[in-house]
Amino acid sequence: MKIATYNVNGISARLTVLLRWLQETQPDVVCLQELKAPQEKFPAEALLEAGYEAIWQGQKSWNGVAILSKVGKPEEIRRGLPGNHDDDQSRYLEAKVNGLTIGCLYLPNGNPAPGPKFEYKLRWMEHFAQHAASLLASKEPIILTGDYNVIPTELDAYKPERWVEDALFRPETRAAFEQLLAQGWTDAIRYLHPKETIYTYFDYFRNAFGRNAGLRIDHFLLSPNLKDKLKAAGVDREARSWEKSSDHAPVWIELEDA
DNA sequence: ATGTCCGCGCACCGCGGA
Repeated sequence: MKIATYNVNGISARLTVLLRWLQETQPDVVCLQELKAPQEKFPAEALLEAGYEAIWQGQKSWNGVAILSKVGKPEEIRRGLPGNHDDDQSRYLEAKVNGLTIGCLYLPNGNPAPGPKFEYKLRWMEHFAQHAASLLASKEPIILTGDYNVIPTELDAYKPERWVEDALFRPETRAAFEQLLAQGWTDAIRYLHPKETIYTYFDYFRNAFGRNAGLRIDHFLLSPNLKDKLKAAGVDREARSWEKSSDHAPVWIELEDA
């Protein structure tokens, strides 16, 4: 079973690229982030024609997450994090797909830092960590994937010294991510590729993709019972090179069938 | 500081967000 995550940076502007990528790579399950579309503008029909049933949590202009599947419609478990009721941003969607619990997240960017946006990011990470802990306690097979907006280590940025003040790499952010991993989650990409330079995001400026000036900020966190089922993991860099591409590349893992 | 792309609206450019 192949599961992918893709920050599309606007699903309306990205539809052609998204459909091409689905057609060429055929993932079973896909988590999307940054739909930048209200609930009623989600292209459910075009995706259905491509073979994918979907659930989504839209929002006008910003954010927005979706879970697509061609192995049975995702059974929604929740939208939004528990205990985060005053959060009106569409950033978390969770569903059961093919026996797996899939959490699709778009963690706040947090810039400029310090400031209220950074505080919001750290609060969101606290709520997320609490929820992640309760999911682990269930002993179910769980995947938490999406755009974490976290550069975990120096290996994950092309010039880490340029990012030390940035909300994606500040000590508080990294510490929060480390604490999350310490609960028992496995960072799938790093587990299979411990020393490799792997980037999932390249900004649109200064030919960042052409210079391989990227960041690794889209992650797969696996519950302990899935760790030994992980067969492969990678980044579809090709899709980042296409005309009208997102600033993120799709990231994927392959799990041994349960 | 720069750069680029997306969606929005006091809309055909300028702005916030990333």
